[in-house]
Amino acid sequence: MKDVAALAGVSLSTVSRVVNDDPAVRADLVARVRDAVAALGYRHNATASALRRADGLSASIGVIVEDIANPFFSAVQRGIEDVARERGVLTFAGSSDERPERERQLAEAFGARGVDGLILAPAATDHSFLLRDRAAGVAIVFVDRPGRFIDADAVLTDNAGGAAMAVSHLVAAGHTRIGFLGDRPDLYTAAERLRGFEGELARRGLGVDPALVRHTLTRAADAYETTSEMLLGSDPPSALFTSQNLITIDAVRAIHDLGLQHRVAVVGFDDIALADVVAPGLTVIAQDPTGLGRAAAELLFARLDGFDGPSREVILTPRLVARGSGELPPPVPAP
Amino acid sequence: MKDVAALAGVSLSTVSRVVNDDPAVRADLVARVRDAVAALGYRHNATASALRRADGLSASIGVIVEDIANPFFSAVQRGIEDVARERGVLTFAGSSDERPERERQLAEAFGARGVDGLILAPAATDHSFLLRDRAAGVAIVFVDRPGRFIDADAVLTDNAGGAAMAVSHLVAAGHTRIGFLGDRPDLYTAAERLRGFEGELARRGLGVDPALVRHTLTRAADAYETTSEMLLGSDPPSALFTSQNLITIDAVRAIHDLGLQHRVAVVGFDDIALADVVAPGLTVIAQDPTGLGRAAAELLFARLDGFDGPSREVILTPRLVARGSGELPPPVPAP
DNA sequence: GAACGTCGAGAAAACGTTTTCAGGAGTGCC
DNA sequence: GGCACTCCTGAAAACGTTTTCTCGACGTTC
Repeated sequence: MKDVAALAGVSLSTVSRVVNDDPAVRADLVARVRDAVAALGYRHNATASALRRADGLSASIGVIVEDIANPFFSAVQRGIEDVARERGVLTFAGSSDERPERERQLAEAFGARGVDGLILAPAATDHSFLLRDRAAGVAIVFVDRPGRFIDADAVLTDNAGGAAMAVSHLVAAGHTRIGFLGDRPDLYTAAERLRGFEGELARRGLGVDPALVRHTLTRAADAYETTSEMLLGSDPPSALFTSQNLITIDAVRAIHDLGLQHRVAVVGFDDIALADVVAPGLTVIAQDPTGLGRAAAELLFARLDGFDGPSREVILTPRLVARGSGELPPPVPAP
Repeated sequence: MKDVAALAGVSLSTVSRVVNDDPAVRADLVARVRDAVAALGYRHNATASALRRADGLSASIGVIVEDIANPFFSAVQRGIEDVARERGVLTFAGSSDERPERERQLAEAFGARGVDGLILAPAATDHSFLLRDRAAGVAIVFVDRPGRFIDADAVLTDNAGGAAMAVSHLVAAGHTRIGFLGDRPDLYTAAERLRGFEGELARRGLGVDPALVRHTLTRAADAYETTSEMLLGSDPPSALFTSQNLITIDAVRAIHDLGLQHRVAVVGFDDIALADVVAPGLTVIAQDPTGLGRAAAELLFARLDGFDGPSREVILTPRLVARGSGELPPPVPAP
């Protein structure tokens, strides 16, 4: 920048003003500076700039999800990126693998990099440690799950409602014994989906058979076996509600391997590639992950733009996509 | 930091040394500083630190892929993140949407943020503009596709080899008329896969019927129609090689909608969720996207660690996963 | 024609660190 | 006891910007 100033024959201040499009600089000087910039191949140093500038904004935000490789979260990330891009804001991405200490480390590292905001799909833990970041001016928004012990903006899917839809749909097809295949029960989304599942069964006057409610501890690794086990057990369910994308994939795989795909009804939470090509087509409760990301980013930028009201919560309603597997009738009872 | 120094009764220098784990500071002072840090809730400012420090490293890298929401690229990103994490390095993520100007903008923005390295799955364009970044000390590695007009480290899958495997597999099952459904032909991977496809057909003494080679311009949007069209045309192929994950998904959907899934053989490039559940199971040439990401990150960090040799290229061999769709025989010719 | 604005540009301080340099307090050796 | 070391600490410069403040030049108004 010094070199640019020298070459253009102006002061550092003027170069800075030109670089920041300050209108209060004479046109001929602007041109001279621009030429010098081009001639020297000067690049603006955003970190030095952020260090000094009045608002201290770095034009970057951090995103922490469970696993960026999970298509659900990568779609969320994409939604965030799209909104951020419009504002020239860059996004850091990190995977917490559902480990609180890792999540905290990431938040810390992002904070040290001076991010303006943080969007996180929080692991199951106390998030009050984020209060310090917020005090430092970092905007915080939760996505997919609310934070705990901290009051902040959040964008969620109506998980319980979605699960209720699934149950309601299966009951309408005649099922009364519906199995639940859930994620780690300490996860907010998993708990909510279970709540919706049980609530809707109760509302319909159907009890919940504890033997038909299973949780996988390591997700895909367990889902296959748990499914097989449940279906091969005595008094198996006639329908299954699988409450997460990776679980659904493995459950469906197990069902097919057992040759039961036309006899056991399935509704999964989250949409999946090829869901309409399997036979029967997979009925799902589809979320809008990109929409979740977009909405979260919008809440975040509203804060950065100065909105200072109470925490806001955006709830997105999932929709049921009927493709066949959820419409299978229960077997006719033996006379 | 000033406050910490004051509270601990030491100088700024000492605080800095403690924060950076400089061993040359007396134990009792370390303790005093640590206490002060805790008491004041001091957070290290990484940007100011990067600005001043001798090596100028920001402990962050940028990743630019076509679309982070594509499971293939999100797996690449995850591989990169895993390696970067071990070194305390954070990753920026950006989607270029295959638009050169957008890719360039992202690279520019990352550069301005002072990233130490850049990993990109390059769009089809001249990448010599990255030379400036490299001159500024930014390590550059290409992944999935090589850069053009710039000599740099790259990690690639053997695309032509994979395509040849697919052809060879289909020919072994008896097919002679094999259709090719390709991505935008200006994409490196698409071109390589076509080259492998044509090369292997030639090697086997089979000609390439131009009518059976199609390229989708906007990928998924076109793939469905192009597939239907080809299969319903006169003299249709008995087998299909679909050369990318999103294309495969839509092609398979079209085949199923036409009820031809047991009559037209298919081999797709890239593995897909549920590929083993569709009937027949989808035979694919599977890449290792996470491995691509890991390898790219390793090349990058080797550079940052001072490796200064000539450009290196890592080629990963894909593997064929036979699941049924690629093993269907051609129809018996009418007598 | 003097007083007063307004406009635009430069000098210099500041942002929060790291690093160089210098020096003071110990220690060991002759 | 003096000298040369080593070890640790602090003062101050530096990193590349932005921003405040000051000031000169130029119009405008009575």
